[in-house]
Amino acid sequence: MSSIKDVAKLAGVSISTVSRVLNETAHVSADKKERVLEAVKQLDYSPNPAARSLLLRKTGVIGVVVPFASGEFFSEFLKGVDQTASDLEYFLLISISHRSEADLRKAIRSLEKRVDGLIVWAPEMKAGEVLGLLSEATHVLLLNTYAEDGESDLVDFDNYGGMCAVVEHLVGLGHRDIAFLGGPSSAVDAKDRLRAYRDTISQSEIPPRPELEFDGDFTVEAGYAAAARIMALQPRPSAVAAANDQSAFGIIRGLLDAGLEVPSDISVTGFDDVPSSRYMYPPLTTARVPVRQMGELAVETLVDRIIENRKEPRRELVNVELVVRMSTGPPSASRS
Amino acid sequence: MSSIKDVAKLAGVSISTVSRVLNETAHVSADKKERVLEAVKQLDYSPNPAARSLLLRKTGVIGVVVPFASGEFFSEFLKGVDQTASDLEYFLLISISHRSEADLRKAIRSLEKRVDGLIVWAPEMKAGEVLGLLSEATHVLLLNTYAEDGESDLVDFDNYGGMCAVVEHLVGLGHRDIAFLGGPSSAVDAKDRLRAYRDTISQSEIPPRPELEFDGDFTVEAGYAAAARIMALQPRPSAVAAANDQSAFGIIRGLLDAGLEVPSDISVTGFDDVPSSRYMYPPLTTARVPVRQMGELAVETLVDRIIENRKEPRRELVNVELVVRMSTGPPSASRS
DNA sequence: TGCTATGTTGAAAACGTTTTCAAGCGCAGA
DNA sequence: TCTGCGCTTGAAAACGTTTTCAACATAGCA
Repeated sequence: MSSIKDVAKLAGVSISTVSRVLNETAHVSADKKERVLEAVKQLDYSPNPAARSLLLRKTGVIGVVVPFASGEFFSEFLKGVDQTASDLEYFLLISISHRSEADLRKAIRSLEKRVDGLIVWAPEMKAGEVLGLLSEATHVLLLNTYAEDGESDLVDFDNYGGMCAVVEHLVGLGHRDIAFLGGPSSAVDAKDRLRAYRDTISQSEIPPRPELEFDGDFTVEAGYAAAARIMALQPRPSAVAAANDQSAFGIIRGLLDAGLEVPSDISVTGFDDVPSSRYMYPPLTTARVPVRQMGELAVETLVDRIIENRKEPRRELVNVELVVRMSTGPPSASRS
Repeated sequence: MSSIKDVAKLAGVSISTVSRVLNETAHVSADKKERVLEAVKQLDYSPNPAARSLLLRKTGVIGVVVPFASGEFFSEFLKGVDQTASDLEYFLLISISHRSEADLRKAIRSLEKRVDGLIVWAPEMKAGEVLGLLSEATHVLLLNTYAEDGESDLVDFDNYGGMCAVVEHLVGLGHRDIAFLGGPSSAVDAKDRLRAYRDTISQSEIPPRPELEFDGDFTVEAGYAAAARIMALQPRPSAVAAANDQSAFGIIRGLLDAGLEVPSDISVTGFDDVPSSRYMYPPLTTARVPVRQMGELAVETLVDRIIENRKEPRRELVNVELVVRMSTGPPSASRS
């Protein structure tokens, strides 16, 4: 590995001059400049990032902490993040799987020293908790987190509104017995979606049936398991709203395996609109979360904060849009 | 941000002593040790990684370069990588999306200086090309790459064998007109799968029909588009083998939309066995690539090379296993 | 000619660590 | 009492950069 000294020696100049040429930080005479460039090429030299960040107090790296979320959803987000980060010349230090909350905290803390800024998606933690782990000076952007207003930079999407739209769609089709499969009750997004379900039901003047609410964890398996219990209900619901697409896939699979048809026997909805939702059988009615765009927005906002050294927190709210496909329809005539 | 000097001052010792306490690199007297530990806690001190890597010439980071692969497949891989890396106390510097080959090369090169080792999954590049970009001294592990024997550490899976098993399964069911939807022709894995298809067909003494081969790019969209062209063939194939699950999903969707049934009208197979394949309608017959395990294996092998400073290249080959589900069946009676 | 302004250059400091080296100290053995 | 050894400790060097500072040369101007 060649260092700036080697370049300087080969070019017959001081290391200051080499640095000046490479960073274009001051004018150097034409011949020396050329000699330096030639030496750089010959030695295939590039500056040592560690030395650089030690001195400049910046690393050119953004840390990303994401939950152990479902495959497609999470990878779409990362694509958005990666795309934008590489456009803005940042590297990505990523931490994905956290077996425990302690593990997650440790990951956040140990990332801090290595990055210029941190994107944290931790739906089970409050903003204050995350910020409490970190130095005042660290630039942080929180995603989809329970936060007081103005606590931190935020990118959020409208879990509540999205789920309201979904349930209203079902109600509008004539459904009255609508089951709900939730996500992990500790996560904000899951909580908001559940709240939206309950509010919409009660606003529609449908008598609440608490036994229609099921606990899940955003996985296909949970959906599959829930399907059996949903079919056993009396009277059987004519629709199920799942807290995300993954668990909706599981529900549909369970229903089909039991010989029921979707949507003619039971309508099913998801949440997220992951890419494969429109290729499912039947194509899934769901709420579209522009997760890739959120990744882009997150990086842009964070980098703006880093570069401008902005102090005032910024909050970005992205819309969630109902997408009606084939997995929902009116309740079957036989039931009404 | 507090430095080791602050700790030393607060504890009333030299920085050498602080370092010794923290790294347990030499014995220090009980009282000083305690004072140091107390000061560390009080200042919430942790060493600056940049300074450390500058001196020690190691970063504690592993670089990962992955192609713009389909959502689930790629995220499963990353989960395996992340899990193992965090167990082994490494961070992950990840580079995902590369718009061009030049972009990819740049990513590989710029990652090099920042990591202790590099995991590169670049199915469109030969091993030699990747290695040519990097210094001799860089530790590299290549995935699923076209490589001469002994060129580098390698984790590979059996594309050829897997696809042979899939096509043999179709032949065994009685299919004779089997279409094939390929991946990007520049990728090794796609090439191997195509070769397997051709070899198996010819070994089965089925007259080759080149018009049954379609170009794809591993996306659902390509699958959907191919479905239309496949249905237009005369005589219509009774089965389609897709180069991966994603494009199989697209094909199935296209067939269903056109009113055909799978598998009674046409059998469809995939490759990869991504998690949602078993929840598809119908559940997909495919070849299981243990991609998560590959991620684990890649990190383990690379870290072994880093720590042991191993020179001899190691090659790990993981098996690909046929998984028969509901998307395949015998050709319909009406056709035979 | 002498002075100043301008432009180009190198020496040296600094960033925060780890580690080598030498020194100080106490204690055991002679 | 003296020698030598082992243990603990701090000073200083080193890692590879960027940047400040001062020095020098050259040219312009009076």
